[in-house]
Amino acid sequence: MEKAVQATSSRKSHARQEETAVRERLLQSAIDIFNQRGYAASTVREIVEASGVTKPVLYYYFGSKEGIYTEIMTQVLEIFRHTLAEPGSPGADARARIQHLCEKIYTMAHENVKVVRLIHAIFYGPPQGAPPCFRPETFHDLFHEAIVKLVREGIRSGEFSRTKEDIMAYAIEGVFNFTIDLELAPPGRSIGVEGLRSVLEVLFAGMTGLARAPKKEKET
Amino acid sequence: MEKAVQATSSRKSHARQEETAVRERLLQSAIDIFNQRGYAASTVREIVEASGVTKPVLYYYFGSKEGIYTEIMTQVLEIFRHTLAEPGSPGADARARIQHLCEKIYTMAHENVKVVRLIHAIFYGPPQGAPPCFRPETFHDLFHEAIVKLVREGIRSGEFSRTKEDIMAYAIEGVFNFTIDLELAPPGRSIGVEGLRSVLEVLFAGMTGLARAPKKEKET
DNA sequence: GTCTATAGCTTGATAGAC
DNA sequence: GTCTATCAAGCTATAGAC
Repeated sequence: MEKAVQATSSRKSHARQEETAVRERLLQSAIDIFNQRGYAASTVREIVEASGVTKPVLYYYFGSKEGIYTEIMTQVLEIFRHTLAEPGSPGADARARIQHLCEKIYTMAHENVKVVRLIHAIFYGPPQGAPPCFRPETFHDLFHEAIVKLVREGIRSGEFSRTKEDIMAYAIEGVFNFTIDLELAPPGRSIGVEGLRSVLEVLFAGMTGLARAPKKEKET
Repeated sequence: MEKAVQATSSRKSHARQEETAVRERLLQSAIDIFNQRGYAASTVREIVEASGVTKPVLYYYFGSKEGIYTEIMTQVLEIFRHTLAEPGSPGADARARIQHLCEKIYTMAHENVKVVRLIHAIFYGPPQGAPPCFRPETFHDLFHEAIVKLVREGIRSGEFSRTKEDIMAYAIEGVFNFTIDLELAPPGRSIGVEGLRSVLEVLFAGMTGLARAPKKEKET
């Protein structure tokens, strides 16, 4: 692209825009490579080549391989926090609110599979020499908190049975986590949002105090 | 230890025994290191130092870094297959048999956390440049098959509702997988066999056609 | 800001003595 | 079989020109 053309066109000049464009391209390439090879096996060389720039550019923007990795994780943790914090239709019953939260997070994960795989690998897998600075457990524990809170509300309102709230939370988290896991697994295994919804329904039918059969009007 | 003492003592001589001892030590160290660092970040140097031998010894026995890795995976897949193949109390109801199978595999996983972490990392995570030769999906798919088969039996016998069998299988797998996941996660999160049992009970209460509460008395 | 070129290591793997 | 010594290849990171 031309460099010195219309020096006063936009607010902060052309240069500033290209600068962040390069930064963004580097981040995206890094996500791709880390996703394909894992942190340890990824090389700076691969990342910069995929971005169409050279090594010093990466070091200029992020300081190190660790630096660009940490930047990715920090950004996505921010998004995750924000999504969790959104209010989830305070009128509805606990059941619906749990469904809604799970589907919301699922969608977010589905749209960012690459980063999710990275987080998953760091949380459950060996540290690979990746910088643990940003505490990957945050994702898991924040979600756990949110679910427990909703389950507790469901118990208080009499919607769920008085069985240990932990157990019910674990069941929900389990079903949810597995849906995400299938997204990360070798292709052809994903069950999608519909699958997640169905499985949660089956689970709820056992959690409600009445233990009623699935709502479908299908009498024997 | 003494080397030439009682040259004709055991069947195959002292040398043969030490040979396999070294091999075994190398395998164990490799599991440890792979577990700590992941495949890509683990170095041959670390492995041999942990075994108290030198590099050529490893190359003598396993040919390469890939070689020792493949050996580990092959061995554990054999154990897994064998465990799955064991007959699971054919008299009991599907519910009890599922419980039993899950607890059996859980125990096996619990006793081999290090290898489980490796498999998990390869299956859900980035390939890290690890040899995909042994097809890690095997573990996942074999377990899936086993569960679906049991669920199907439960439906046939009228024990489970006629809801899509896939959905119920997914729920079980989800709960089970999550229990394993928690075993791999940073410490202090495991829920143990008792946790697994409780969560499965909650799940079943929603799967049984009658939607009855967990029964304590065992029928034979 | 972005390049070329290279320093300085570490890695997986091997040769050859014993 | 196991050692010491060493290899070529690959890596991260930087210096210095522009």
